[in-house]
Amino acid sequence: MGVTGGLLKILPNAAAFRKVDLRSFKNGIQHSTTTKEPTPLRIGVDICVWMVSADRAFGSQLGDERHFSNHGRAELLNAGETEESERERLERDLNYVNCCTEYIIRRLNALREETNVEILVVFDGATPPGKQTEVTDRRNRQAVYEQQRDEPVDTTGSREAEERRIKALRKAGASRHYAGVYTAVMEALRKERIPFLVAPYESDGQLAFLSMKKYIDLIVTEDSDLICYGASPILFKLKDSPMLEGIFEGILVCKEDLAANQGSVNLLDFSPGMLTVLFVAVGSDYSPKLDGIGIVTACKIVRKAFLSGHEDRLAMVFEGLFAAARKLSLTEEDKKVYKKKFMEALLAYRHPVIFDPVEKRCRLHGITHDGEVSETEAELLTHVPYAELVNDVKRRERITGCIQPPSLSILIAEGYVCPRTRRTRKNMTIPRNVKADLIQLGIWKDFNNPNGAETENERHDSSNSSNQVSGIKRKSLRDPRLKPCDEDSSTDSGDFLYSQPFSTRPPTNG
DNA sequence: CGTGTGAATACAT
DNA sequence: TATTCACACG
Repeated sequence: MGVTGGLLKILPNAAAFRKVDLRSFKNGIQHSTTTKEPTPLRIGVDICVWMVSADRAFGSQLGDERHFSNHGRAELLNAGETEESERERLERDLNYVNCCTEYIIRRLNALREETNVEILVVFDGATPPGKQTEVTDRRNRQAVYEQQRDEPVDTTGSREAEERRIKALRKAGASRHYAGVYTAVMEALRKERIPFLVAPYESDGQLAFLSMKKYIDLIVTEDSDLICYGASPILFKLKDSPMLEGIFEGILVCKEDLAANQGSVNLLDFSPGMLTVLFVAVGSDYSPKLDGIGIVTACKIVRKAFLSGHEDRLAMVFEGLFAAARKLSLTEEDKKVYKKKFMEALLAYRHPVIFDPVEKRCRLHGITHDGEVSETEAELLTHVPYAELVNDVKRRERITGCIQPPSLSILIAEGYVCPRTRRTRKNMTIPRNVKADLIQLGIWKDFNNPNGAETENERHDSSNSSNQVSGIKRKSLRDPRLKPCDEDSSTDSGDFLYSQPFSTRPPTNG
C-alpha cells in the first residue's frame, strides 16, 4: 500500500482538499460539452482497502472468542486442551468469509443506490516482481503475527501478553482465508450484477489507466500512489462506516489541487513524468528514499532539472538529490544502487502492465505492442540507462511482470483465473463457456467435482451465463458505457487534469 | 527552512 | 491506530 502520510506529504495543506459527497452526483454528470444528457458518474473502486476494512471488522472471529474475556481465559485454562473441532473451525471460517463478503456488498449497494453511480470494482492482481522484496518482508511480518495468534494461551495471564495477542490477531486477520474472501466477493458481485475487473498486477496502475482512458470518471481509493501514476481525479478516504452519516464523503484530489495550495510546492507546471520522479524521490513502495530529501527539496530539484533546459534530466535529478541528501556514508556504490532502484520504480509507475477492457488484452501502459513508447516519456528517456531499461523486454519484465496472451488475460480479468498462480480458482462456479476456455488453455481443474459429471448447479449457472458471467463480460468489459467518451481520449499529451467530467462539480465546503 | 523524531491526542473498534 | 504537534538537528 502506498505511503499513508503521502497525501499530506504532497499536499500539507489539508484545507485545500475538496470534501465531496458522492450523493451530489445523483443526477449524473455532464460528460462533455457536446453531450447534452447527463450520464451517471462512473467510478472505479479500489476494493483492496475495503477488504482490509472487512478484515479488521471481522478478523477477530478467527480467534477463539474466549481469549478476549477474563472469564473465557480462565475457562480455557481449566479445560486444558480444548481444541475446537474441525467442524467448528470450518463453520467459523465460513462465517468469517460470509461476514466479510456481506460487509463489502452492503457498502457497494448502498453506494450505488444512494449516489446513482456506476461502479466498477477493481481487484488487485499479482504482485509485480519489482515489488516482491517489499512483499516478502510484509509476509514475514504476517507470519510473526500468525505465530503470535496461534501460540498457546499465556498461562501467566499477563495483560500485556493478552493485548499483544489480540493485536496480532487483528493484524493477521484474514491472511489465511484471503483467497476465500476474494472468490466469495467476486461471486457475490456477479450475483449483484456489479461489474468488476481483476487487474493483472497492481490495481493502482489499472485504475490509473482506466481513468486516463476515461473509461471511468473517478477513482475511489486510499492509496496515494495513484497520484504518482498520474491519475486524476481521485477520491480518497471514502468513509466506510455504515453507521455514520457521511458514508459517501471523501476527499477529492484533482491535478489542480496539486498546484494551488502550497507556497513552496507548486506542481502546476509539472508534467506527469516529473510528478512521478518527484514521488519516487520522496520515497515509494518500489525504492528507498534518501535521508534528508523531503517534498520541498525534491520539488525544487525536479523543477530545476526539468525546466532548465538540460538534456539528461534524470541525471540532473540524481545530482541534485545526492547533493542535497545528508551525505553520511553515500558511497559511489550507494549511489549506483539508488539510481538503479530509482529507475526501476520509475518504470513501474510509468509503464505498469494493465488490462485494456476495450482491446481485451494486457499491455504496458504507455508502450504499444510494437514497443513504441509514448511521446510523454521523451523527457525521461533522454537518460540513457533508463531508456535501456525501458527498451529491454527481459529486464522490464523483471520489474513490471509479464504480459499474458489475451485468452488468459481475459480469464484473469474476469476473475476465473488467479493472476498469481494462473490456475482455476477454488470454490468458484464456472459457467460452461468459461470452462471451455479453461480447458482449451489446459488449466481447467474441477475442484468440486473431480469425476467430471456436470452438476445441477453448474447446468443452471451455465444456462444463464450469457447474462451472468458475463456479468463481467457484458456489463463491464463490453459495456458501451465503458468506451472512451471523447475522441480526445488519445490526447495523452501531458493533460490529465480531467476537469471536464466535473463541470457539475458541487460547491466546495471548506 | 525543511526534515525527522517521538509524544499526545482523537478516533474507531 | 492514525493523525497532529512540538522540538532538535542540519
